[in-house]
Amino acid sequence: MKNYLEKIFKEASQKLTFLSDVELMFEIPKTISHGDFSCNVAMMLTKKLKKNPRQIAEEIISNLKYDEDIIQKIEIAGPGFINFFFTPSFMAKVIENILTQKENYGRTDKYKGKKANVEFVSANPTGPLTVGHGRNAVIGDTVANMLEAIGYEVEREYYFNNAGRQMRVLGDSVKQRYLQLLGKKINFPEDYYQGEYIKEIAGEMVKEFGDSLKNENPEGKFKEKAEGVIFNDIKKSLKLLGLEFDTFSNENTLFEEGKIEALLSTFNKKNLSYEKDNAVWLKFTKLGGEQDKVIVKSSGEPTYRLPDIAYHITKFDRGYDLIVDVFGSDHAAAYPDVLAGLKALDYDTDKVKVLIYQFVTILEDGEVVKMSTRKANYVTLDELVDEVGSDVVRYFFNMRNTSSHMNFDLTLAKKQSDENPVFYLQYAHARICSILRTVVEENIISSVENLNLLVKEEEQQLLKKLNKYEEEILYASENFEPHRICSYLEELAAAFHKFYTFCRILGSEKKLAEARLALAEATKIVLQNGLGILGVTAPERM
RNA sequence: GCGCCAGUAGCUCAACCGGAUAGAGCAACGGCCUUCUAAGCCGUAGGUUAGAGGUUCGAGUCCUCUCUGGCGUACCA
Repeated sequence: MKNYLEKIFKEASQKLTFLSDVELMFEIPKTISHGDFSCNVAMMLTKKLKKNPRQIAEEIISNLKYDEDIIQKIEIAGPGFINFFFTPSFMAKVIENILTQKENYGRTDKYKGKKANVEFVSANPTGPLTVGHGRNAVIGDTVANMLEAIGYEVEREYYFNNAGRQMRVLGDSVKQRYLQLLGKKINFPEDYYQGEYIKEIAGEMVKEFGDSLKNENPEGKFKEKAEGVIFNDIKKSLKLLGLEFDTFSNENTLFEEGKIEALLSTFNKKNLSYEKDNAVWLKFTKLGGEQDKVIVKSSGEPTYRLPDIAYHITKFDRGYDLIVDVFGSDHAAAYPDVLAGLKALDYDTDKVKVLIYQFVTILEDGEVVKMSTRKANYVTLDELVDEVGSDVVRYFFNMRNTSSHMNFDLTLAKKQSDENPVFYLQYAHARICSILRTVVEENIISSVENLNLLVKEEEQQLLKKLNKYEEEILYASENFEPHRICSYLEELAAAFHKFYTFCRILGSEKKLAEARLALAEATKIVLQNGLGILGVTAPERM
């Protein structure tokens, strides 16, 4: 539809040359009476042409040549908007389109042949995933789905740090509990991992090894065992949400493969680093940063920046066209360093999209729950999925703009989950399935022969929403905004529920019933496709 | 102190590079089930878009300042 408008404007611009000087924009107005598409070009041109916008609009319209089977009317409104109204029969063409393309409707090959890597969750294996990690997990997977929908070949990746201090503390936490189980008196430090799972792991080790590990280095078997056990649990939790990764990367491997060492010498060779106070510093000031920062501590251990840069280099080496990192806002200060480091080495950082989402405030019984893995103060993701189901969790985390803080009221989520909008969408789908079951008995078969009969307000509104889907998916995906899909689907479901209430299929005249059934089937497909991208199921019955 | 993100209806949040009368859901109130699922539909009420300036044909959206909240600001990740 938009294409058609662009086409007729292009034709008109041969005569009205000023049209080629501005960017044409067509938007779908909020208010129904403003038509199917609206164009503000006349207002954009007021200054340039020094004319009244309505006058300009008049001139433009009189030079537009269009097919009356496609456009019903064009009018000037308000300060100078040009509003376009399509014919009902043209609007209805979308049904044929959807029924032909089915699960491919809304997908595009715009980015076909391009490869993307989406890195998300990336929680270090120091404890179970919490509700806080849920937002990251859901956003990452949905973004990956969206990129696939617009043609990318997507790799889902999970990266974790298993080389630093954090993991050492984890290993020693297990060791201390192990010694405790063997009857030794210990003084468990406050800043060690307090969770019960540490004791369980220690228990397993007692069973497996007896007391033979009394003198084992905490960074040896203890760390190894803890990492393995915890990671298994993390994978299980992810699976409950329907998440599967293609690749797991970790920090240790980077060391083992000499990537860290190599990077360090590259920085040195390029004169981008220097030694001071026994530590190695990277010249961030030279790279546009505020101050130089340490990349190797005086202890000889790198700070997170070095492996992070090395890790991103491996991603560049793998040849992606797009590299997405999903981070919580606590990392917002860290990624510019990583990008600056990469840029200094001539990597094209425009390929990197860092998606920062704001924190989730968890409320329980009206109180804010501060999550801390260390202090064992958390609500696990498993617990939540168990209580409300994967669909609700995924929808909930998807429905808000990533740049907004969000509140998650656990008490409310558990108790009033029936009021979650996800059920509104699923119900629309289930209703259509129910119609399709009933209609078989009545011998009504959908048909696209008489779609011009769909002229009622509710039918036209539903058609409009269906027409919007492709654009909506493309826009949401290119801008990494999953919540737009939720908003769209809620509008679509609302349009359907109205149609359902006012336009009956059973009992209508045969041709009309067939056309309406086709409309319902098309709606079902779009709901299914949209929910699919969100990772939410489309149930046949509720 | 400085930096990033935010502040929109009682609550949770939308609003497409600045567009027309700022929209949904929940909560509240009033209607609609002999007919394809009432997890639905229709209606009522609810707003100085935190506050003050500025930019322009036009500002919730852009700029400046103030207030409030979240996250950073390490030789933690």
